[in-house]
Amino acid sequence: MNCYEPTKRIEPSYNHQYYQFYESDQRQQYQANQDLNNQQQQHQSYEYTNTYELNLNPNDLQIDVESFVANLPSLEESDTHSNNQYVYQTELVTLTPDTQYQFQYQNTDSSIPISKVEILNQIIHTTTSNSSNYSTSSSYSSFSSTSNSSIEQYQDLNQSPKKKSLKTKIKRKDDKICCNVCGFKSSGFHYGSYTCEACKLFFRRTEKQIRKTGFNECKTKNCQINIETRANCSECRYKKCIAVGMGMSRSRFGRHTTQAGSNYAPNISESLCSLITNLKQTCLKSKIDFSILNNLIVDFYRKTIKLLQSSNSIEEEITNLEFSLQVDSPLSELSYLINQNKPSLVKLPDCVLVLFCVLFDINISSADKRIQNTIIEFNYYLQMTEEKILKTNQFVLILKIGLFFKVLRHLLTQNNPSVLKDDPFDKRITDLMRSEFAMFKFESDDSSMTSLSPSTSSTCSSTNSSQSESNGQSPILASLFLEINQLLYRNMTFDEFKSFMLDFEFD
Amino acid sequence: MNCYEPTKRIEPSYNHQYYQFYESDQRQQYQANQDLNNQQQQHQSYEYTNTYELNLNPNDLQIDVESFVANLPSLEESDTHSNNQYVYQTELVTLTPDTQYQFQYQNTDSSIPISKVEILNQIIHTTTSNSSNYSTSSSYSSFSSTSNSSIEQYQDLNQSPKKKSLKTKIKRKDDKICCNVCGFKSSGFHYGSYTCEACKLFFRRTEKQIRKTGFNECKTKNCQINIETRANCSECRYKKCIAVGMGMSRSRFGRHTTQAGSNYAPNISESLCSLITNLKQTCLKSKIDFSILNNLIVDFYRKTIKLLQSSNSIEEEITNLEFSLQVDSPLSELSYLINQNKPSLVKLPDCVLVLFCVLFDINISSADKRIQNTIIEFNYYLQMTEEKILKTNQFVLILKIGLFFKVLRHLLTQNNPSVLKDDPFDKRITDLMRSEFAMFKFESDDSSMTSLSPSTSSTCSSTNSSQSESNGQSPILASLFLEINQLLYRNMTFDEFKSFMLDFEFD
DNA sequence: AAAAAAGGTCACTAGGTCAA
DNA sequence: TTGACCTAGTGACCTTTTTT
Ligand SMILES: [Zn+2]
Ligand SMILES: [Zn+2]
Ligand SMILES: [Zn+2]
Ligand SMILES: [Zn+2]
Repeated sequence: MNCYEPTKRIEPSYNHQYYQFYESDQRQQYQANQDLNNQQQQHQSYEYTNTYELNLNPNDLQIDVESFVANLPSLEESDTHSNNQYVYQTELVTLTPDTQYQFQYQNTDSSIPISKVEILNQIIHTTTSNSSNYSTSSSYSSFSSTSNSSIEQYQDLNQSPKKKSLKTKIKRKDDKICCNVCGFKSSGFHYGSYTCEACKLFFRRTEKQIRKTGFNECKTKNCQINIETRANCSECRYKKCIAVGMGMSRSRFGRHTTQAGSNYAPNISESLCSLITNLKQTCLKSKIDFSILNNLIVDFYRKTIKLLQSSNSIEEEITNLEFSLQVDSPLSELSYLINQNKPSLVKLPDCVLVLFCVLFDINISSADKRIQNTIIEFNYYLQMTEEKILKTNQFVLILKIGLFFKVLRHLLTQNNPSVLKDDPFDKRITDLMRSEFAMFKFESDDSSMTSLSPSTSSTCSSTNSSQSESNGQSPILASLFLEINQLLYRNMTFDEFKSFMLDFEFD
Repeated sequence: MNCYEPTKRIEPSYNHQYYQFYESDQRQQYQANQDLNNQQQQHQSYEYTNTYELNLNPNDLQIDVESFVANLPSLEESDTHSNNQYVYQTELVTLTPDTQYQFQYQNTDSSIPISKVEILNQIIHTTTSNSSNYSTSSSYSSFSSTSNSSIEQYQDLNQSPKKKSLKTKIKRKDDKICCNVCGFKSSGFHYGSYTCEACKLFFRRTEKQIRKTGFNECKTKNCQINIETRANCSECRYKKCIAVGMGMSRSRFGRHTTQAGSNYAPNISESLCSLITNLKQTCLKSKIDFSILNNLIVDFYRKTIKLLQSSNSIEEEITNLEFSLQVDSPLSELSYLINQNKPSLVKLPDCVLVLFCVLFDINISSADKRIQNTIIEFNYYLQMTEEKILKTNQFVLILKIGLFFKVLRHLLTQNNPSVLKDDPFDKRITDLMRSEFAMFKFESDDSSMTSLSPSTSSTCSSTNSSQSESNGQSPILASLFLEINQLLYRNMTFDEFKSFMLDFEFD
């Protein structure tokens, strides 16, 4: 029994869509839930969306989730006792680490728009395009109690990738991607995010109109945006559009049959989702409450925003933001040099933005109101600023975000390093970082990111041996990473690291 | 045709204006019927509407009703005698099994607003938009006695979906939808129901005003709301607005050319009507008077309302509301776990609400005054409450409502199980329940809902063999149902069950 | 050529206005 | 206060453009 199954808790909503003839006036249900959380509101929107699709196969999503789960490492934890299994399976949603936060949202009027559903959308999309012949899944009629066996069935079906175009059409018909803004059925990828037709057109109109008129002021600035309330407040709807990554210049054209062929940002939601899941899982294995890290992460990213908005010089920022690295460390030197020569502007990597959003949506307790404002603030800044580019100091900060994750991972697992054995988290973090900072040519793959600290433990050694492409890298960043590594990857306990992070005065 | 009321309507001779081609003393009859029931007043409103539309084809409504009736299961009852057939054509609304209760309304001063007319409005709207070329229905001038043939004709016409825009305009021209509140010509779908301009604005104003002032008290609480009296009592008018499903968040935007593309509630009135019809029909076949169940159902739902309004803890509610299940049964345990971890709010399923409404509107004898108040109370609660979300105990109750229906069905048919052969009621209830509680993965279709109690009788085994799609389901709910099943589906007679239900102290 | 997204169209409604 | 009428949005469906 895989513990990641909770992720499919989103999907209860999907199943509603197949029962259009037997469901009744769903609007009343809508109006009954004013302060619905995002998760639940997605739940509702699915009912709306799919009620008129008769030939939907409810197994589709399940299989998607199954494949998603199959990609995750299996847990040896004993959550599925024979007598506990009963409760566990019904309470998949609440008992697993990933979904327990969703319920915490429910008492808040959270306006965070990027939700688990968005990630699932990505995952569904990816999985669907990868293997599109599962829609006729009559072989799944008998649902095996153990998810492993069903995974095997699924992978068996994957072995025959023929009749792809036909099935793709079918897949398009009963598409389960929902709008990231309002939760209604998505009609495709519009202006940088999966949205419905209504939100697509709304964004286009508002983008044109906003140039001259601006918003009609919203008082609360915190409106819930779902299919029912989307027409009420245009400001909050627009801000949510921004928050989910929409932008007039973020369009994607042409056909995108494969993930590799896409000319747009790569679909990294899956890896990000499992990345976060793995982090939590590691916390569980290490007997560390993940919620302890909440304030830490939130503060970290809030300072990121302040840095993004600040107009100080590089030196000031470096002085303020180095993790107590000495000022003439390679990192500051690098930044100084880059800054002196040219502007050295770096575009904000999409995946960093997504990472940011996903983090705040999934990991942080919704009771913390700051998160909601933070993510909107962050996205909004990036969209509204004139030069939507990161300066060097900002880039350095992004760099440190990745490092932060690695350090976090390291510290969490240093008590029992065995959990890192073949753990995909480190590999994924590394790949992510490498893709983000590929413009900096590393000396070699192994010397820079992956085997960061040869002097310390060997936890990261076995992670990314599969990736073999090599891009020439400058030795300066390699030694830079080495130095940061030696500083941060030292044998700090978690409390040490925590105080190390908190004691530092960012502002 | 202008949907707006002519400004000259102010003068007292309003009705004369439309009835001038008909009996001139209809207005006196109108005034003589102060306590006219809703059905008749809607009935009249049709006459209102059509009188000043000279180019109306009277067959339009008949065809709509025909298709609606034809979708209902045929009754072997002798409601359509040959000499009655004439009346049948003109009184389609009232003579069908669904509408036979509407006559019972006529002697009461019922203020229940959700009526057949509303459902018919939906159907008319749907049918009109789906196939917009029947308005020139010269082929329907000869009204076929068998409804099936006319349906075939109707569906034949559907095969040619061209000239859509032209026909749509024509449809718009002679629009027959009337206001669900006052009965005047509707100007569109406003705030969740087809209303006229006056009632639309009244609802908006009252919704704003009610926040600070509240109602101006009505003494009788039972005012008739029609085009003449709608301005008299604001409280009763507002309550009728609520009852017909209006709400500030139930707006529908955009164009709605086809039902398939609409983002609004699908037209499921038909299936619901037939569902209820089937229930009654089963009662007839089982030689059981359906009116026996009235008090049972009413009490059951009245307790639902009380539960919705209560703010007790989960444990209290569970203790109070389990159908004498032991406290540590899987159901209560489930609820307890859900409640302990997080708020775990569950939305009220729409179909349950609508099922509730339709039940009370159609099935229950109108002589029972409680029903009218109950449905208004229910709708009103859902509109007025601050947190319009269901908690876990409420969700559990909804679950049990579905079980209640199944149990009801079971008990009704256990005397002669042959009536369940290919009966659509069980299938529909099952699908309804499955769609509602799809987040709980059942082990398989057959083990969970349909063949609930393998240990008991085999009445439900043959119901949904036609449905072959399978969704993976968790064994917990299957066994949960099994347990409830074993408790409720034991060999109880109907009287036993009745006393079992009534003896239990809900409050 | 096919697929996917941008852009256009027009039916449709919420909210405002003003006369009565 | 009521209600006919108007206008600014809104969105489902369609066409055009851009990509593979
Ligand atoms: Zn949307
Ligand atoms: Zn707002
Ligand atoms: Zn009206
Ligand atoms: Zn009154």
